[in-house]
Amino acid sequence: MPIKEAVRPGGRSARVQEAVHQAVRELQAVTPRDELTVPRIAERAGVTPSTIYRRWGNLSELVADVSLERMRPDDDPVDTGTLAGDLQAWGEQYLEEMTSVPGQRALNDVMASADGGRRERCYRYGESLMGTLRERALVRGEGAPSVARLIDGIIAPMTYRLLYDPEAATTDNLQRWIAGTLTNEE
Amino acid sequence: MPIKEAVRPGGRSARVQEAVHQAVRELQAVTPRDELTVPRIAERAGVTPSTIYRRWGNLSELVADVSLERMRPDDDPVDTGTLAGDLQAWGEQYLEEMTSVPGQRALNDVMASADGGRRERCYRYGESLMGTLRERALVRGEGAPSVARLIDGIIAPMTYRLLYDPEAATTDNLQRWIAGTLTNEE
DNA sequence: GCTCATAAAGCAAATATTTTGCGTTTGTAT
DNA sequence: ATACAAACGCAAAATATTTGCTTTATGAGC
Repeated sequence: MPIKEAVRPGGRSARVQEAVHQAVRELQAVTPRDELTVPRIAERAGVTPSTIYRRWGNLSELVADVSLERMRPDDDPVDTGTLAGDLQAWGEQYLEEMTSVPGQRALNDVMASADGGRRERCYRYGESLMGTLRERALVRGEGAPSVARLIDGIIAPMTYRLLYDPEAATTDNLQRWIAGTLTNEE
Repeated sequence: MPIKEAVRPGGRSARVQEAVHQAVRELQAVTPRDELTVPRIAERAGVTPSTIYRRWGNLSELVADVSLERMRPDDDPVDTGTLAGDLQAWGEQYLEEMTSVPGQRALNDVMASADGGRRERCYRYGESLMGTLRERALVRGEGAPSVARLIDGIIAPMTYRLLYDPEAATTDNLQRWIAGTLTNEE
């Protein structure tokens, strides 16, 4: 039971993976959720179902895999000149992406997967992003809270609202979270 | 397609629901996750599989249903005399429960369910709890942040860590979250 | 209390899915 | 070049899910 990633990159494996991912994306775009099934994906990808089962285990893991890619930050965060600005700029685009219908679905797909490694990777994205922005601030001579504080003060409420109360995942609130986190001593 | 709850309480429906829930709990305790299947649950509950499918739709929804019950706060929060104390006391027991193996599983089961209503209910639990503790504090003459601030400052990081970085879901951190939230101006 | 209407459950046949064993292809390393 | 192992394809077997129809239990109105 493999369920791993990017084995033998460049070869047939990679081609199959791409074809399958592609098929999932295409089907997601045009079919209601409960018609997204492994056999259908396999057919569209020109692959046999057993390949998918052996490689991903089940539908949840597969769509989680696809959705995780969608969530990977592609370009690095803009530099606005201040830490508060950088956080706001990044946060706004992230919120926009994640409150959209496909964004919410991606979030849910990842949460639905059994493999905890996927969530840990989301965590690492956020952690390293906060690290980057913090470094920038320090270089500029600004003070900056620890990465842990940034995560707890900004990423956590953002994520929490996205998952449990999307109505409140707004840029206004983002501003409050940032302000509250940065004005706190140390 | 019903998938609703507590129809005709007290009747046969209720008995079946209880039998099925019970069967899920029992099987969860003794079988690896991938052997928890609808037909097996049905057999144990003395019910036919189609009943489960018609009522819950699929396995995920059923186990989410069972897990949500497990997460319902049963007794109301102890009164320690201060808001900080109340928050710490409640938080500690909640963290303990949710970092346990069955607690983590319950959390994941709920996150895995498609029905958003379930998550909203979790949110409401937290919201009403914070409301209660805040009222208490105000009655005592203590100042207290708004419910939204309490949620963003305490519940959000707690939940975020439980989901994404359980190592950091500790009582030490809880204390920091509480302190940070309460010392912040208004 | 009795009857009726209805919602939910049982049953079993029809479908759909997932799993598995085995042979073949394909990429990698020697 | 050849050998090796990982991944895939195929098809049969095993499971799980859906569906149409029947039966049973419950609550409402009489």
